[in-house]
Amino acid sequence: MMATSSSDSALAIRLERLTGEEASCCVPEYQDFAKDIVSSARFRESLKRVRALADENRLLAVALLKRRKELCACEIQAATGLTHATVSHHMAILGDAQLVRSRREGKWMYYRLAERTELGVP
Amino acid sequence: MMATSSSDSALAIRLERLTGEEASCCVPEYQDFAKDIVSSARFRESLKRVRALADENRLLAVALLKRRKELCACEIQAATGLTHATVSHHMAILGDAQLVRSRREGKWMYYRLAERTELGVP
DNA sequence: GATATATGTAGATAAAGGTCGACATGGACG
DNA sequence: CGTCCATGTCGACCTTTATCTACATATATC
Repeated sequence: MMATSSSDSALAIRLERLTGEEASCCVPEYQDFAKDIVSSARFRESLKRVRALADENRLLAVALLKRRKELCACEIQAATGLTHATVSHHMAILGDAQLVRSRREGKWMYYRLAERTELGVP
Repeated sequence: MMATSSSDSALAIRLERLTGEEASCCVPEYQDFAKDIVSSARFRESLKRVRALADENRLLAVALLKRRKELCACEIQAATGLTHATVSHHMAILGDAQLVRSRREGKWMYYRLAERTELGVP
């Protein structure tokens, strides 16, 4: 895309102020810096965890699990008012993000919070 | 919607186990419990903050601000490769979620992290 | 084994949100 | 005061995703 048309000069000024040197072509430096962060494992994991919680019903499910240590899928369905298909979908996303662990007991599926549920900016 | 067709009996069993009493109509209890949480200020604020970070470019911007204490809009534009319109849109979302504070200096707009950037499950 | 129940999966649909181009705003500087 | 530059705003487009229905799988029970 390279949408750098109108801010090249401002960037040059900013970079000169930071480094004290003349900035001829500064955009790649910022892009490389950003690429290192975005491609890091820490960043990808944080993004996955944050996105898993960035839904009202999923955040509700986790909030419920914080109060009751374990909940069955049908309880989450009752609390959210969603269909079982949607609940299953949401819990899979939470599980994939390592925020929730699941346990099967006969016909029922029980969910509980993972040991680590902290979120953070990478 | 009320998608409770296939799990009413399972819910009744679960609720009986929890309370020891017979559960006749158990869904409303879970719904009321959930409604209290969802409508709380803590929940709404947490959801807003988490959703603000649930985008690759916004999380990148915050990650950059964590390393450099202050960044100008054009620097974030260079780092993300987005247009200035999109950057402005993203920074407004982060600001609305109280994750980023902005400061104007002449033509330039500077952003820095807010004092509180912790995320949590409400 | 057949049936009933609880959950997972797949496809379709619709709403939400990220992105951009175009225009507006606001400050700096001649 | 007019021009330039950095940023904000608006409307449209398009990808993503939340949700549902329908079907499949798994487990318990008769």
